[in-house]
Amino acid sequence: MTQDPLLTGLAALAVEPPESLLERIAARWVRVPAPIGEVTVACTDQGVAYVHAGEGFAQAFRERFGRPLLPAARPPAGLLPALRTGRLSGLRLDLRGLSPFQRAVLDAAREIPRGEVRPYAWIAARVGSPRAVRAVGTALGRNPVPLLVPCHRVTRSDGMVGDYVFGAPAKERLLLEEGVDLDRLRALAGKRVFYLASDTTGVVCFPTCHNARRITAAHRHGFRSLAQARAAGYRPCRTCRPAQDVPA
DNA sequence: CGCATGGCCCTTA
DNA sequence: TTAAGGGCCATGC
Repeated sequence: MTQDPLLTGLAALAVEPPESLLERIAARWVRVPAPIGEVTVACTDQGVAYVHAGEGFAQAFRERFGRPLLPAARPPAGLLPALRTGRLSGLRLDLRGLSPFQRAVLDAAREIPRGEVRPYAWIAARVGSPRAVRAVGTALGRNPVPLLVPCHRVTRSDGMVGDYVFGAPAKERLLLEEGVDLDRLRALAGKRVFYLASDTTGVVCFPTCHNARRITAAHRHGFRSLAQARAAGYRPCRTCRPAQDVPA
């Protein structure tokens, strides 16, 4: 056994890193209420890194981030309203470690307003990889910060709600709470209607676009595809962007 | 019109 | 390095 102060110092360091270092690299966790029930949220010095529902938070966090965890005294400012509304308003996210593709997908999902939905294919086109539809699903499935990045607003092109990191039922509940009329969407899908157009404006929208909701019945026309709407003389809405100009 | 089936892109094991 | 498979989509009966 050596008495060398350097070695004992190092040994102590291995067991207990100095507080300042730990402070810097550790994530802090809190349990907070969310629309789907209680969730556990982990934050780094850069922002919110992880939102987890159900059991097994610590293990899942370790496997995914491999960073030490400490309890937080209180939730960061703005977290609770952000979880409730999906509006971050200044709350920062720590998305380091995500691939550029994943980040682009999450950024696109954040463009979907509360109360509206967009297809997976829309995200794919939005990020410039129109055929990467399945990859979009995978990326959203690995969204580390659900609710804050509203991946639940991404639904299937055939009108089904699709899957969700917290389970499809939770996705449905969230969308209903946000005011999405799922029954109506299902009814439209049953008629193979995935776009709504107005013959007063000449614009065609996704059914949940706030512009589409104001079309009166007399002027409303449903379309199965964008091509058909265009053939009928409608141009894609600039708000919901059912067609995005994909650079060739 | 409901179902099956390739296809496609990205990530992970 | 490669191969497999996923929160999908368009097509073809």
